[in-house]
Amino acid sequence: MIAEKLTTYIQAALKELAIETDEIALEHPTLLSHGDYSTNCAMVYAQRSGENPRQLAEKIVERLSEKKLNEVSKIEIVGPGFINFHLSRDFFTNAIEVIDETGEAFGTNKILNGEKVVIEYTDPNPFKEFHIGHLMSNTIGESLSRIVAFSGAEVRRACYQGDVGVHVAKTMWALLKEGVAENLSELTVKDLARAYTQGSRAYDELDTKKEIDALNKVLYEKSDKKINALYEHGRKISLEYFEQIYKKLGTQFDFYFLESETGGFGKEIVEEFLGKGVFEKGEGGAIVFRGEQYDPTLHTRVFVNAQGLPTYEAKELGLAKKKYELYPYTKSIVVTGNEINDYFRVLLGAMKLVFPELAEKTVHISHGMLRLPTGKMSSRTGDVITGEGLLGDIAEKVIEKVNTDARGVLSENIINHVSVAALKYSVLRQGTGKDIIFDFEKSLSFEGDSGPYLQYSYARALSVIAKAHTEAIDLLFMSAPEEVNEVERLLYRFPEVVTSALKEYSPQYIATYLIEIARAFNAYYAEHKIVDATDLTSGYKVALTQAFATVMKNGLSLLGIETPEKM
RNA sequence: GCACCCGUGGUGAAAUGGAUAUCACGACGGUCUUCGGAACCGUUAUUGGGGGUUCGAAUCCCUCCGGGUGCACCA
Repeated sequence: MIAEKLTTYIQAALKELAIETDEIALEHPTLLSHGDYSTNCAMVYAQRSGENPRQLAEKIVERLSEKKLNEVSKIEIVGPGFINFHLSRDFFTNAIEVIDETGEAFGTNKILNGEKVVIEYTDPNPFKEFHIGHLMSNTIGESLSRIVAFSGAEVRRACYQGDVGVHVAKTMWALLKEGVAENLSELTVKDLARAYTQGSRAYDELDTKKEIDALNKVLYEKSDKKINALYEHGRKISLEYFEQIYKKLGTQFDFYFLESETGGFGKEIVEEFLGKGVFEKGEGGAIVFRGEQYDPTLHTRVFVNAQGLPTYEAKELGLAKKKYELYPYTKSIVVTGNEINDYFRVLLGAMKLVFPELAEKTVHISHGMLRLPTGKMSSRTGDVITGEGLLGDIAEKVIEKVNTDARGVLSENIINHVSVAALKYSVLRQGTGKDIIFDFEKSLSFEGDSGPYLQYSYARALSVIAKAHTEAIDLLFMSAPEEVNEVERLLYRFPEVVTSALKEYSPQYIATYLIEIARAFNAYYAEHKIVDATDLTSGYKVALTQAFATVMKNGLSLLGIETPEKM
């Protein structure tokens, strides 16, 4: 790789100047006009020797110039003592050729070869809405799954669905009150959501709260046949409904974990470690973990409540073990909203004592919340935007856009791909942990910094390539023009971008990068005629377009965004 | 109160301790007899306050101000 080559090149020059080198920082300057790579080594080493940094830089450049690299066309000293490298025509031509030859494997790496990674995300609850928070989790988890797989790991996607607990009892309570148990076939997921809101309100009243808690116990014990039938049916339609959404979003899970199947297991583990320096009895007979004894920023949390039911923490502990039994992972990633950050830290604290080898392998990635300009969503009050509703609204906007452009009818499939792209991009373009203030009009633009813009750029490139075909212009690497353009200067960096996205679990790096290359390509397109039989460099320009399309497709795929050929 | 996170143009974001802080939206003005106008070009305005570390700070440390989340039996 060019970066390593440049590093040894610089190290050799420093060695000649008798400078001890440990590490050399090589980076891309912020502005492309400053060159392709830059090093601050003159400034760093000048400081140690008390030399003037610019003078030292000059000495270094003198040495560098003595043994030129083919890949470097120009070296210059700028500002306080940066040494900037401009790469050569040969380097870029070669890079484009490599991209075209590597195709869909371009950008892959072997960093995680041999690793087995399980990623848990989305985690909606049956009997409740699939809301936009779940869309966020799904978007981020799916993208991380793909980035990890692209880096050579074996990946399993897992979804954990909370099919027991008070939330279920709330919904069931309202359903039973309405008497729907008589005609199950008419029950819809909308009824469930409405019932949940109703049940939540009722839970605020003391006497109805008692009823719901009692029902929860009945549900847990499965002691009433009629109630069981309603429960089974409600769970079934919920899960089927979720499955439709996963399909729309492009996720296919390998493992499903149901809370009803892991909760008891978690409780057993907690009881096993009770009184062994991990868990202890707290107020009212609950089993607690006193996190603050191990880390002052942790706090005490209940793992098994006074009624003997496992809480979230115990279930998650059981889940970690269950996952491992099913699939002996080397890394387990759990994607959740950041409101449970503190619980998770306590959970990991307990896990370190119970399953130290699993705790070490567990990574928690949390996303921010989608907030409405009007405030926080809550399915308790019924003030929610559902995933389905949002996707539907976006699709309407896409259709409207197509109609006003008089571009004819797009297939439902493409409309879905574009809608999902708009949504996913708006989630992935920013730091994973940050909240998104979700203003429908602003957040879902199809122009500029948007998913559809990326898809559009890709489709445009493909249509250029198709035209080159009909005019019998083949890819030709020999014919590159002297001048190097911005598209070339960005495309070869894709593998580096993937690597940093992986290391920091930040799909955002890829999103930002794709916008950059799309912008560069569109500007290039506006300025140059690519397919032109009278132009000798046309074959190269087509090759460049092909390379752009390849990187865009690979990059979008890592974001979980489809690349329609026409839109 | 304690813990964790955050504060960047009018708005939403970006920036492994580096150069003139980068984009998009908005607003205003331009480009098209062309391979896809969901495009391109130009103008516009910004690091919450105060200290410190550093050759160099949006980034690290301290402090103040402002916001979010969580703080025992919900997830």
